[in-house]
Formats: sequence, C-alpha cells, structure tokens
Amino acid sequence: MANMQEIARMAGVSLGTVSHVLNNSAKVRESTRKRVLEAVQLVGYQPSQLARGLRRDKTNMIGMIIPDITNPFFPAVVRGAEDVAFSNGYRLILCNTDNDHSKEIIHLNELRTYLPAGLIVIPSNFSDLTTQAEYYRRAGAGVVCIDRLPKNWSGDSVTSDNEAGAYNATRHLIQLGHTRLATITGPLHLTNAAERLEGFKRAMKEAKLHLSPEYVQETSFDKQGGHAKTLVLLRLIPRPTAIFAGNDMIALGALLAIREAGLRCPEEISLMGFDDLDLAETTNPSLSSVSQPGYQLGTTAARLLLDRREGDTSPAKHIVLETLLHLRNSVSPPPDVATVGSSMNLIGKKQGRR
Amino acid sequence: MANMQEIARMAGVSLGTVSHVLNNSAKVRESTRKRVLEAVQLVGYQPSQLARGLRRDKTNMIGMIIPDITNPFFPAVVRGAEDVAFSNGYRLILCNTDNDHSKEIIHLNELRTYLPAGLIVIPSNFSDLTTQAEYYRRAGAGVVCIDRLPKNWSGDSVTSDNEAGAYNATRHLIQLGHTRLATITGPLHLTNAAERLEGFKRAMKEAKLHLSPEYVQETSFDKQGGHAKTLVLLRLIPRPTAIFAGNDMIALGALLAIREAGLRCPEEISLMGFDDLDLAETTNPSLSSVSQPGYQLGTTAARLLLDRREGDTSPAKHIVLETLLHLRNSVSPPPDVATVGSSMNLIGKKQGRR
DNA sequence: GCGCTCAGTTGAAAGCTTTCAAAATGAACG
DNA sequence: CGTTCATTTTGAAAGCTTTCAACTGAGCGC
Repeated sequence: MANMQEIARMAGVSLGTVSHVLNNSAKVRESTRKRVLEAVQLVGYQPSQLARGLRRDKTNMIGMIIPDITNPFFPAVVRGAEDVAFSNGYRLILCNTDNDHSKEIIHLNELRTYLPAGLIVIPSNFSDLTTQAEYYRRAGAGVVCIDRLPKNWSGDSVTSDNEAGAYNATRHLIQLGHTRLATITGPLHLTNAAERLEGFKRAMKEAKLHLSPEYVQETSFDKQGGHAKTLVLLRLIPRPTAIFAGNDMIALGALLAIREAGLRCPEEISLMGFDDLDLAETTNPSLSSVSQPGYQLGTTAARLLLDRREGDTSPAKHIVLETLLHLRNSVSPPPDVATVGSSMNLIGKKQGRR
Repeated sequence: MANMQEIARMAGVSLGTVSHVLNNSAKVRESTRKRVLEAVQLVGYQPSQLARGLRRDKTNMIGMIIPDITNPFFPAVVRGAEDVAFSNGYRLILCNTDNDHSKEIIHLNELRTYLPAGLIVIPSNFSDLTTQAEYYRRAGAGVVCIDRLPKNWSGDSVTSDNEAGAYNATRHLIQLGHTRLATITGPLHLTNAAERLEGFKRAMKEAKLHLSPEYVQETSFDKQGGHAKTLVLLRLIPRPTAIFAGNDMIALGALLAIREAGLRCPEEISLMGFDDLDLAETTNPSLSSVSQPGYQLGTTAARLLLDRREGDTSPAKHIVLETLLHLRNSVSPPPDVATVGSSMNLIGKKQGRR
C-alpha cells in the first residue's frame, strides 16, 4: 500500500508538507496543495490509521462493550451509536461480554492499547468499570455508561427512565382495576432492574395496595427466567391478576407459561412488558410494554462522547431518556371488574401516551 | 500507560528481550523470563496493539461488514463471528452499510489502513467487493463473503443452501395439496433471493404445476415489501392458496396483509417464511419457516479466515450450510383439500426434518 | 544593498513495537 | 588459561505518521 513517502516523492515535496495538506495543519501554497492532492488521488492513498493513531496518541475507534448483540434490545443501541460515530469519522469495535465480568476486563484492558477515542459500555454483572474508566480518562478517552450503571459510577451516563416507566405501567394496571399485581424483575443488582422494581413499588404504595414478598420474583432477563417464575406466581393463592415483567423476554416466557397453565391472557391475567421490542407486536396476544428508545440510547451516548472529544469538560452528565407506555392486547381489567363495564376501550385509547 | 521500555528497565534487560519473552520469539533464560513477567504483572503492562500492528504489518482485528445489525437475522451471524474471533485473540470492527454500495466502499477503503487480519462481508447491493478483495489479499488479509455473493465472486464464501431450503419448503406445501403457490422474493440481484426463487421454481416444475408470472413478486427483504406485495397477490384471481415468502420479515408483512384482508391463515391461505427468526415462534399463527444457521454462518466464516491466517493456501472454498424446515402453524392443506381428510396432523409431525 | 518579516516548506524526532545481525556470556574442553 | 561453540542478550533499524523548530526565499522599507 502506498505511503506518504511515495506521495511526497510524486508531488516533489517533503513528508511534512503532505501531512499538512492532509490535515490542514499549516498553510500550504495552493499550487503545492493541488499537486499533493493529485498524487493522493492517483494512487488512491489513504493514511495508515495505525501509524496515525500511534503518533497522535488517539485513534478514531470507539469501543462498544455490550452483554450480547443477540439480545434483541441491543442491536438498535449499537446501531444508534454506530450511526453517530460513522458520520463523524469514527468506527466501532464491538465486544460482547455475556455479562461476564472477567470477559469485560479482558476487553477493557486490551481495548485501551488501541488508544480508542472513547468507550460506550453496558456494564456486565458486577462490573469493575469504575476503576477501569479512570485509566481511560487519564489517557484522554471518554467513557460513557449506558442502560445500567455499575457500582459507584460517577462518570457520564445515558439511561432510560426505568423508574417512571415502571411506575406508569403499573399505575395503568391499577387504574384498570387490578389489585393483586405481581412483578418478575431482572437481576436486582442491575440498576435498571432495581429501578423498575422501585417504580412498580411506588405505584403500588401510592394506590395503597398490599404487596406481599412472594409477588415479587427475581430472575435473569430472559425467557426461561420469565417462564419459571411465572409458574411460581400462578401457583400462589390468591393468584395475581396482572404481572409486570422486568423486560419483554421475561414477558415472553410468562406468556408461554400462562398459556401452558391453561389461562387466557388478558382475560384472566394481564401481562405488561418492558422494552417494547419488535416481537411485542407479533405475539398472541400482542404485548403491552414500556417502550424505551434503544436507538436514541446509542446516539446520545456517542454524541456525548464526541462532545467530550471536542473539549466539553463540564461535570459528568447523567442523561435520562423518557419512556412511553405502549398499550396492546395483553392487558385488560381483571376478571371481576371486566364484567362490570367497558372502561377498557377508553383506556385502550391512551396508546402512545406517557 | 506503561511501555516496553519501562518493563525493560524494571527487569534490567533490553527491549529485545522483553519482546522475546512476550512473543516467545527466542530462547530466554528462565530466570530472565521470570523477571520480565514479574515486571509485566506489576505494572499491568499490555503491549500497544497499534505499535505492534504497525510493525507486524497486521493487527488482530477482523472487519465485519454487514447491511444492518438491526435486521434480526444478522446479530446471530455477528455473534458467531465474534465468538470464534474472540477466543482466538481477534476482535471485531463492526460496519453497517445499509446495503449502500458507496458506504461499503468507504468502509473497505478505511478498514484496509488498519491492516486487519481479515474481513467478513455480507456484500451490499451491487457490491464492488470483488475488486477490493484483491487489494486485501495482496496485503495478506483474507476476505470471506457470507450469506450472499457479489458479482464474479471467486474467493472464500459461506452461504446457506438457499436453493434446497426453498425447494423443500415448496415441496412441502405442494405435498399438502397446494397447487396455486405464489412467492414473494427479495431483490433478485441478491444471490440468496435468486437461489430461493430457483428452489421454489424447481419444486413447482417437478410437480408439473403452472407458475404464472404475476404469482412471483419481487420486493425488498422487509415487512413493508411483504405487506404491499401480499395485497397484490390477494387480489389475483384465482387467489393463491399458499405464499412462500423470501424471508421472515416479508412473511411478517404478509401475515399482516392477510389479516387485514379478512382472511385466515392457515385455513384460507398458508404462509411459509425463510430464516426462522425468533419471532417466527411468537407470531399468530406461529410461522413455518426454513431455518438457516445464522450463528454457524458467522463461526464458519471466522474459522475459515483464521485457517487462512494460519497458512491454509488451498483454493477458494465455498462452504454451503444445510437448512432445516421448521414447521409451525402457518401452513395447512388448502381449503378444498382440508375438508377431505386430516392428513394435516401427520405432516405436522415432520417438524425439524429436512 | 541590508535587514526584517512572513508565508511556505523542510528535516528530524517521536510514538511503541518487532526483528535480525551482531555481540556478549558461559560452559566445556584440551 | 585460552579456545570454541552454543546459548542469551543486545542495539539499532524499520514500520508510517505527526509535529515543531528551523530554514528558505520573496517582498518590503530604509
């Protein structure tokens, strides 16, 4: 591959001049500039990002560390980040951690030696990000934490308003007439799962509804977890009439379990998810869910990183994105209320409102 | 960040020796080796991948170029590639092209200057990959093309057996008694779409069924396309009793259109998808689909790349992965046949067979 | 004709590693 | 103790760019 040396020779100038033309780092006579650019065109020269990064102490790469691209919530986030990154000349290195904290450390350690412009991280379980981020910052690379935060995180972050989203969803169920509400949460050491539980509890408390401990089940954020814990809930006496699932994967498992148990959703039991994945639309019944803006999560994080890169040194920002309650067919008034009247349609119209 | 120089000083040896310890590139006395490793441990030294790449003329990065990570078929592919890459010490740079050939070129040109170990590409529309790949090969980087191939591709490739998958799916529909089969294909300049149409046609021909041109509709690989073209098909007289969709997104759109038209699936019209995405399981009715191994597509491609890296210089390989017909509830015998008998259950049992 | 300024250009160093020829070390042997 | 040979270790170059101090040459005022 052609290098600067060759361009310099072709244009009859020195290395330095070629560099100046390429980077606009000094005034270059128009005629000289033209000669250089012509040579560049001619051989299709592209500067070595490796050498450039080494010399500048910074590359145009952004490390993106996520649990698992296969989890349907994450692709939109990644895409959001990539779009903003790409259109500003940055590229994304994608790393999956499987929520495994040791895998995360490997990535964090190695990524650093690429001198990335920054890092966007969805922390793994028990992440050590707080310590590691310090090294990055010292090296002049920003770190933005998204979706959930590790212990003691004091850096930049972008999250969804999990608490409010859960609160609104729960309140909606309560307004429909439900009094025996249960929830299946994600792992409560994850801030997003914990916040959603908080929102759920706040709505319950506000409505002065009793919440017995076995109505709160904790599990992993996946279908199997949702399935297993729903079976537990369905065996309780009295049985809950509505389940608020910590995310849509859990809700999906719940739906399965409800069907297996021979119950009808929403007639006998209502179900509410979180994330509003594409699949929420196509399940049977379609799934009501709290919509959180995954794509925006990614773009905002990337934007934040680039702003830092361009010199924004204001104190750590904690951006919280709004959620939206997306109502579909998996919720209805509880069995006893349903027979009374049809307040249901009315409330169904609220679709899309917060 | 600590560098080799520092390690050398700490261990009281020269740069070269540190390098040899780190790379096992020469015999080093055990005691010396130990001193070096201790220093490395102590400061948590990690070699600069940038400098290493520059010197070695090759990094541990693999460029992965795909249309859009947001398309539900791709995450599994990417994950497969990342898993194999990661466990062999390689990292993935993810690039989305949106099927835009000019965006692909930008990525191809820039990625080259990172001296990646190789490239895994799902070519965009009208991709120029064949030309570009030559440059990569000259630089000692492998290029593996997956899922679909660009014009004149003669390099390594990994694809699914689209033709056979489509053939089997179509034959199944025919065996159920359908005679008026229609298909909605993806863009026919894409090899995978074209191959699926070929398989469809072969089954039709074999069964001596007539296929009039308006029963073959071409569109983009997405929901909107599927929706629009299904509306076209449903207006035809006589109306097809089965639709073979080019992929599950098209099938999803078709399902919507069928529902809108007030028709019942599968009773009045059967629907078959391709890809067997997760969502196929949760639609109503659940979607029968040709399952192609996305994850394996990724792992195989990465494996192939690494083999090349390790010196495999055999001629270009064209690996074709098997598909599997995954039967669910969206197909049944056509209306007239259904009333005759219940061969349906029997065939339904074939689930999972090829 | 001299000195000064200023725009434009240059050359070399630096960034961090790998690699290779050459040097140093150490052990064995006569 | 001096050689020899094998084993370790070293030093410097190379890979490609950016950056900065220094240089060149033209134009200008006096």
